[in-house]
Amino acid sequence: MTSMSKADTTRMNILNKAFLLIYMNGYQATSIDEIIATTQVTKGALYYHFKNKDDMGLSIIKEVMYPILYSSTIQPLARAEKPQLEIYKIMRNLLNDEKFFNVQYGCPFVNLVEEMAPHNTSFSNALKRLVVDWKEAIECCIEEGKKQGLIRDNVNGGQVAIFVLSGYSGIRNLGKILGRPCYNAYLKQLKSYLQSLN
Amino acid sequence: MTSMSKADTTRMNILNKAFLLIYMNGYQATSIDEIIATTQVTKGALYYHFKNKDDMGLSIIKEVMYPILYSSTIQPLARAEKPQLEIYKIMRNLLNDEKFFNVQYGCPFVNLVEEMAPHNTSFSNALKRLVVDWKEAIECCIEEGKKQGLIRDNVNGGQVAIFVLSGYSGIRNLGKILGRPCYNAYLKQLKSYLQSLN
DNA sequence: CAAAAAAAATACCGTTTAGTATCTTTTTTA
DNA sequence: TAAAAAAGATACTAAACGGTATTTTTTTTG
Repeated sequence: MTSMSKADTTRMNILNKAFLLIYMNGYQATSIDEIIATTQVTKGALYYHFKNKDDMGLSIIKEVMYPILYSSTIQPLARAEKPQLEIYKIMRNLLNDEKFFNVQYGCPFVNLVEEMAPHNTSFSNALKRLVVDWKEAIECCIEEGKKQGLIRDNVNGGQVAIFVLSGYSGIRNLGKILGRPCYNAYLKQLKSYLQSLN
Repeated sequence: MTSMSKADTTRMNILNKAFLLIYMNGYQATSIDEIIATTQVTKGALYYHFKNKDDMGLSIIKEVMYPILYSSTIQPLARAEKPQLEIYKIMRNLLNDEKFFNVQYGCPFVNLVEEMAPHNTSFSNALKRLVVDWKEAIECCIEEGKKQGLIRDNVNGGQVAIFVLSGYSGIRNLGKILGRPCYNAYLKQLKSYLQSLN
């Protein structure tokens, strides 16, 4: 049990609460005033811990988002025995997760890519790390499946990774309009797509 | 050749230019002041034509976005002979379109869903019409293919439509981070997925 | 052409925004 | 425990925001 200083607690409090606000309202639409109101942290304290809003946003990506993504997707992929099944299960678990995600607000990573990547290189670079790591984890998983004879040799792991990621990211978008039912339709077709790889 | 009144020209000018600005910067990040600066239309004129910013935004969805979507996706789907090929071609054309879309900024529909659907019911409803119409066009196309024996009987058209749409919407998101190359990876897997339906 | 209506121009308002300067309190360190 | 450094509180700024009230110009209509 590592003890956290009061300062670290304040910092983490800001990061976690701001993460939620940004998830629900978007980065640019979440004001500093809103963040200090919900965290009960004063503006002086916030600007002591972060030099500006973007610095805080980047810290959220690195210290809040990345760990969530890592433990829920990259880690399970690394020790997958049946690649297709594992990929399917991860997506299913992700879509059914009610702790960090919900249907209305979609996925925090996807949201941030959508909003910030086109015009903010710092955000874009930070987010790219997440995407690339996730992509490579899927790719490795597929290649491993090929070695084990579970997946056809002529399957391109990189392509599959992109296709799977695009499906996930897209169903999060579609879910905002069509609601939860479309998650199930997506998952069924994902399963049959993955099965078609063997 | 229908002649447009000066007022209609002003209105259309606002709608088209604002569409582009919103596409590139997001709806909330595009200010009224920015719109009147690029359109060379005064604030008085803008607020004569639209009662507020949201009214203008909804008009853009209905009068600019819907026609683009309709002519580039729904119309071609209605007269498709080979469903799978037509769906593939539409996606390929859409992703290669340089008139209304580009890789950096993604897809204007997807962007707007992402940003506005979660917390604005007017926008959500207007966008839902586009999504549902597109989804049903794909679904009909698949069902027609089943009748013609080009697609397996046990394929669920509605599920396929959702899966295809999620892929499109998602690759637009991924493209913002990974650039154009991922479009090609996506298209290849889309093709093999569609082929697996027969 | 003249009156009426539509369209557009101008100046402004109240609020919110990210960020800062300054001061006070708390914690750490010698 | 006293000095130094870290952390937090308070009050403020200048710019940008969506929107409005009012006036002027243009177009339509009798």
